[in-house]
Amino acid sequence: MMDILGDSSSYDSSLPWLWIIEYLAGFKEVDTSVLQGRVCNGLFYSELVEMVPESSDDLAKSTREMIALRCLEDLFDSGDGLNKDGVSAVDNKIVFDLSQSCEDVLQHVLQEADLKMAGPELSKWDVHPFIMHKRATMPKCALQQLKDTILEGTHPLAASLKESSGLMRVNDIGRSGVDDHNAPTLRLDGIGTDSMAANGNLIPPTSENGNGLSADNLLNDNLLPSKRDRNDLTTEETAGASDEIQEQSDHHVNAKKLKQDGVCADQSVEQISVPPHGSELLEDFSARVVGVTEGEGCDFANHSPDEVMEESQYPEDVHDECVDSERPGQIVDVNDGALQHSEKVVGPVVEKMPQDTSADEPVDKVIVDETNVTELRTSIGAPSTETQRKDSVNESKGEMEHLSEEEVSSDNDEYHNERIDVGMKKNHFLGSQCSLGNDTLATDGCTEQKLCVKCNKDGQLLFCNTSSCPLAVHENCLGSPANFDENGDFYCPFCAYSHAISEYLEAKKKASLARKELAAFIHMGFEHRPGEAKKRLRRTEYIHLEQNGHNEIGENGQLGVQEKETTSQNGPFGHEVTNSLCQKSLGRKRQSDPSGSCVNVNLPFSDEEANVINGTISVSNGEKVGKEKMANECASVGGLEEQQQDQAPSDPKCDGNLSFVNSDVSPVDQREAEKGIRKQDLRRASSDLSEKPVIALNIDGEETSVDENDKYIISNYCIRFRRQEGQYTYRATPQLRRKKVPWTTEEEEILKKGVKKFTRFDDINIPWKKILEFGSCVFLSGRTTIDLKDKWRNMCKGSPKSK
DNA sequence: CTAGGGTTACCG
DNA sequence: CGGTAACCCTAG
Repeated sequence: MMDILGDSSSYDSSLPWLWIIEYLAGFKEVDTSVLQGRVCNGLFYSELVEMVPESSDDLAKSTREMIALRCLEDLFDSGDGLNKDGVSAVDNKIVFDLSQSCEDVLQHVLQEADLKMAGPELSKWDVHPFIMHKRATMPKCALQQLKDTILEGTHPLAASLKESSGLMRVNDIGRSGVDDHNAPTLRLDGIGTDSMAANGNLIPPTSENGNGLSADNLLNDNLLPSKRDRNDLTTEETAGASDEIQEQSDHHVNAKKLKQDGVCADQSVEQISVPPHGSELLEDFSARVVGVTEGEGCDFANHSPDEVMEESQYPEDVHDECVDSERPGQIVDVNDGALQHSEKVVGPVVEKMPQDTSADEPVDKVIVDETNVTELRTSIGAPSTETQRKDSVNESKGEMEHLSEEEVSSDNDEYHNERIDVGMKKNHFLGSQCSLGNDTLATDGCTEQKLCVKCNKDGQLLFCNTSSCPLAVHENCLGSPANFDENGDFYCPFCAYSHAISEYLEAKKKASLARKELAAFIHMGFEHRPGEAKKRLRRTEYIHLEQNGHNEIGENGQLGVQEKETTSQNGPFGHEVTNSLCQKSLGRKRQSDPSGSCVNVNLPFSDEEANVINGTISVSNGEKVGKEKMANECASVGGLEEQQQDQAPSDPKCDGNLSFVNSDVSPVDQREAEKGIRKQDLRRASSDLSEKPVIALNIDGEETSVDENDKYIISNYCIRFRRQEGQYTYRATPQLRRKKVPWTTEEEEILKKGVKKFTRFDDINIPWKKILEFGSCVFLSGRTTIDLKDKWRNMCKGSPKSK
C-alpha cells in the first residue's frame, strides 16, 4: 500500500489526526498550513488502512484524489492560475506533505481537465467547477467508515488510533445519550474552554508545527466567523441537550470566548442556521450532515440539493471566491466535530451554497431571515476583508481590467452573499417546516414524501425543477404566482431568486467587459491622434506622471482609463477617480527615475523649466517613506472630499463621463495657478508643480477646468498632505507648501485650555501632542503639533499674558 | 517630540 | 514694504 501520508515513521500522538481524518472523510477544508510537516506518519496510515481492509483501496485512491484536488484548489485559491507546469506550480504552492505523494494523481487530474493546455490563461474560475464536479463523483464513505470504526472502538487498533487522532478526546468526553450509532459524534460535551485548551490534540500544537499558530490563533484567527458561529450553535445546542450545569457553564464560557469575535453565542438554532457569513458553515454543514446522516450516501452530489443547482447554475461565480476565503480558517476542531451531533439533533440541513467569504459588505437589506440575522451579519461580515476592500484605493493600479474586476467582484460579493442567504433561508425553511422531529433526514423525508413544504400536506404539488431541489409546494401556498420558465417548468422561489441573481451577475460581468472595451476604444482613439491630445494636455497644464506603465494621460497624449466606480454621490466617476489618480500620481513621483527623465511630466511651463525642476527631484529611500505616507494620505483625502462634496469642484462636463482630474498633488490656489511658475526658486517651482489648476477631461478628451472655488477644500487637501509628511524628516525634494489655514477662535481657546491643562509652570517643553489630542475635536483636521506650537508662539507674542 | 529660527503668504 | 500669521526646516 502506498503511503500517501508520507514516510515518516515517527508516531507523534500530538499530531492533529482528527483534522486529517475529518478532512479526508468529509472533504474538510482544513487549514493545511497547520499540517505542514506534520502529516507524515506511515504507521498511522497503515493502521487506518488495516482497520478498513475492505475499503482500503478506495481509501487510498479517493484519498489521493482528494488531496490532489485539494492541491489544485489551493493553487487556484491563490488566484495565480496555473503556470505552464501545473504540477510544479502546485508543488510550490502546496506546502503540506500530502501533496507530494499525490503528484501523479494531480497530474492525472490536470490532464483530465485538460488544464495544462489552457496554460496561464486558466483561471480558478475554470477550475473550481471541475474540482467540485470531481469531488462530487468521488466516494468518501470509506473514510467516513474508517472514522466510524475508530470511534466504535471495536477494532484492536482503534484505541491507539483514537487517541492519536484526537477522536477519542471528543468522543470519550461527554458522550451524551443522544448519540447516534452510525454517526460517531465529536462532541464538545463537558469540554469547556479550559479543557479544550488543555487538550492538546484538539488544537494543533503551536510551537511544534512551526506555523506560529497558537490555540488562540486557531480559534480566533483561523476559524472564520461562521465557523465560530457554528461552534456556538454546537455548544448551545449541546447545552440544551444536557442538564449538566457544568456543561452549560462550559459552553457559555466557550461561547463567550467565541462571541468576542462578533458572534452572538445566544443565537438560537434557527438563527444560527442563517449565519452571517454562511459560506463555510454551509460547506461544513453540508459535508458533515451527509457524512453523518446519510451514512453510505457517498455521493457528494446528493448531499446538498442546491449544491448541484449552484454547481450548474453558477459555476463561475460560485467557485471562484467561495474557496478563497474559506480556506484560511478551515480547521476541524472539536466544535466542528460536535456539530455532527448537533445537526442530527437539530434537523435543518444546511445546504452547500455558493460561498463568498470575501463579502465584506453585509447584505442586510436582502437577508431573508428574520430577527437577529441582520445583526449577525453586520457584526461579522467585515473583519478580514474590510481592509482589503479599503485598500483598493491605495492599491489602485490604474488598470482598467483590474478595477473592473474589482468592482464586479465587489458587487458580486453582495450577491454571492445574497445567494447564500437565499440558500440558507431555504434550508432554514425546509428544516423548520419538515424537521419537527430532531432528525436531519426529516427534511429529505418531507420532500420525498411529496408533502408541501409549507403546509406539510400532500395534494397537487409543484415541484421545483432544479434538479436537486427537493422543494415541493402547493401553488396556493406560494403566496405569489408560481414561477415558471419558458418551458413551463416550475422553480421554487428560492431557486428562482438564486437564478435571477446569477443572471444579474452575468449581466454585470458583461457590462464590465463592455466598459473595459470602451476604455480600450478610448485609448485607441488617443493613440491615433497623439499630437492633438498632447497639445491639449499641454495647453491645459495637465500634469502627467507615469507609474507602473499604466497611462492615464501618457506622454504621447494617450488616454488610458483610470476609473473606479464608486457608489458615492458623484456617481460612477466621481471623486474616487480623483483620489485614485492622486494616489497614483504621487506613487509615480516616488518611482520616477531619479535620473530626472522628464518624459513623464507634462509641465505647464517651458521645457527648460521642466528640466530644471526635474533635475532637482531626487528620490531618496528615506524620502520614499515620507512620500508613501503622502500617497496614502492622498487616498484618504477622499474622506475629506466626501464631506465636502457639496462644495466640491464640479463641472457639468464631467458628469457621467470619464473624468480625469489632476489631483496629482493638491489642487490649488487659482491665483497661484494664474501666476504660473515664475519664481526662480527651485523650491517654489517644484512646489508649484502641484499647484496647477485641476483639470478634468471628459470622455472626449476635452479639458474642463474645474471651478476655482473652494479654497477650503484645497486648504484641507494641503493640510492633509502636510500632516502625512509627518515628522519633517529630511526631505531632499522640496514639498508643496500648505495653504494657510487661519486659526479659529475656538481653536485658540482650546489651545489655551490645552496648554494650561498640560503645562506645568516649570515645564520647559509643552506637550503639544497631548494638547492636539486634547483639542482634536476642535482643531481643524489638518493641524499638527507644530501648528499648535507655532500658533502658541504667535499668541504669546501678541499676548504674553495669555499663558 | 519639541523648540526655535527661517520662510512665505497675505494684507494694509 | 513692513507686519503678522502660518508654515517650513533643522537640531537636539
